[in-house]
Amino acid sequence: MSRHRSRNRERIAATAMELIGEHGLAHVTMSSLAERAGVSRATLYHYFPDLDHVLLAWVELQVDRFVSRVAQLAGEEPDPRARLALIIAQLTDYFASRDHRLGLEQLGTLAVAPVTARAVAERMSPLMELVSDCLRTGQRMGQFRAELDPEVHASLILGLLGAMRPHLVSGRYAPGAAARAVSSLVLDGVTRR
Amino acid sequence: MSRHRSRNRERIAATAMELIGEHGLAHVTMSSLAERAGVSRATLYHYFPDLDHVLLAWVELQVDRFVSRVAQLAGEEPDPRARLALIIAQLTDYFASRDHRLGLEQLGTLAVAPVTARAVAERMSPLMELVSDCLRTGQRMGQFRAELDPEVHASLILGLLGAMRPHLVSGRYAPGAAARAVSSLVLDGVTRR
DNA sequence: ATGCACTATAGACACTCTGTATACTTTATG
DNA sequence: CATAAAGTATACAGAGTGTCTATAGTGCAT
Repeated sequence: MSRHRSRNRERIAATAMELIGEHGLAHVTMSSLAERAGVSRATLYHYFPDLDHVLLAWVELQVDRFVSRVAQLAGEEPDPRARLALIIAQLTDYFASRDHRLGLEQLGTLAVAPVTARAVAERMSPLMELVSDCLRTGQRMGQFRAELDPEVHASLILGLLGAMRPHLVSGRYAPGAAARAVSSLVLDGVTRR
Repeated sequence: MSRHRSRNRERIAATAMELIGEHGLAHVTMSSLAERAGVSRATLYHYFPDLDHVLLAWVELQVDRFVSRVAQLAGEEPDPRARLALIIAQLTDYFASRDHRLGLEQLGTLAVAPVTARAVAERMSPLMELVSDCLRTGQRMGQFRAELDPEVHASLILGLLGAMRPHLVSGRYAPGAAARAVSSLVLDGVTRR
């Protein structure tokens, strides 16, 4: 895919989010989007087959950016305990960020359309891997309880963070405090007695 | 609202779910719904202003039913620890049930439209109350850690259960095992040291 | 039973959006 | 500069929306 093309896709997707912010999802159409993006409707259809895929492109971009940043940071932390805490802190920070509030939050609970929801879940899977890796390493090193299923526990941890999200988005809970609360709950839960 | 009317609303909402099951959300329209429900389009518009509200009605019905059953059961269990475990078990059972798989699951992550998502969250709030009541009572009785925020922890617990949902729906995890895993994590987390 | 209020219905209306196709123009680049 | 690729204007048929009007059925109290 040419640089020009992918740049245009980004710009169009961003414009779609602007429109959603202004008029709500229901009132955003391929037609209004084409007009706002300063592009003909025909051109827009060259870029995306329908509105779902526009939103999808936007979400994928955001998620990928976030996930790769976290993956890089996590790669620099060898201790599984600390790595887990770091990932948790990154997520709470992100949920409290302006980026998130204006973005993913806009799309309801990340699940505009089933397509989008599935895509987000897939894109998030490296994060899931990161967490379950922590758990596996911790188990191998004897720090964590051996009877845990790392896969299931990884999704529990991410679920816990997802549950914290509304509290962070609303600003009722500071990201640091949230990170501490979740970390302590999780680390207590996985640590070997 | 007359009995006749609310009965019809239920029937129409159920028909909408059938259609979604057969053709997917995107292909269900007010027109196709009217036809399938054996009612004129004009009549349908007398019952619901748009498709979102049809789905909304269905979801509200399901959630209300479930929540009131759990509330009743929980009311009969005085000990906060056991009550918490009971609520957790009810939810894991429900997520593994055929009802759930065919219903809420159908609508993506419960969040078809932002309207619906918000409504579900509101309808779920009695459940949230139930859980935070457990926590408060447990704190008063000295069983649970005093420094927890019952509101926040309640949503963490429900978030945890939400994270367990995909594992239950897919059948990869048995409801009993899930309930035990979540219960132990939660009870360990809240119990006073 | 007659009349009244309520509910349902058929059909038509103007409107918006979709997805696709055609033919024309601009722009990049080998 | 030739030519392929990318963009544009415009038109089209089709589907769905939301509203309205006129008509028909249904239940119920007087």
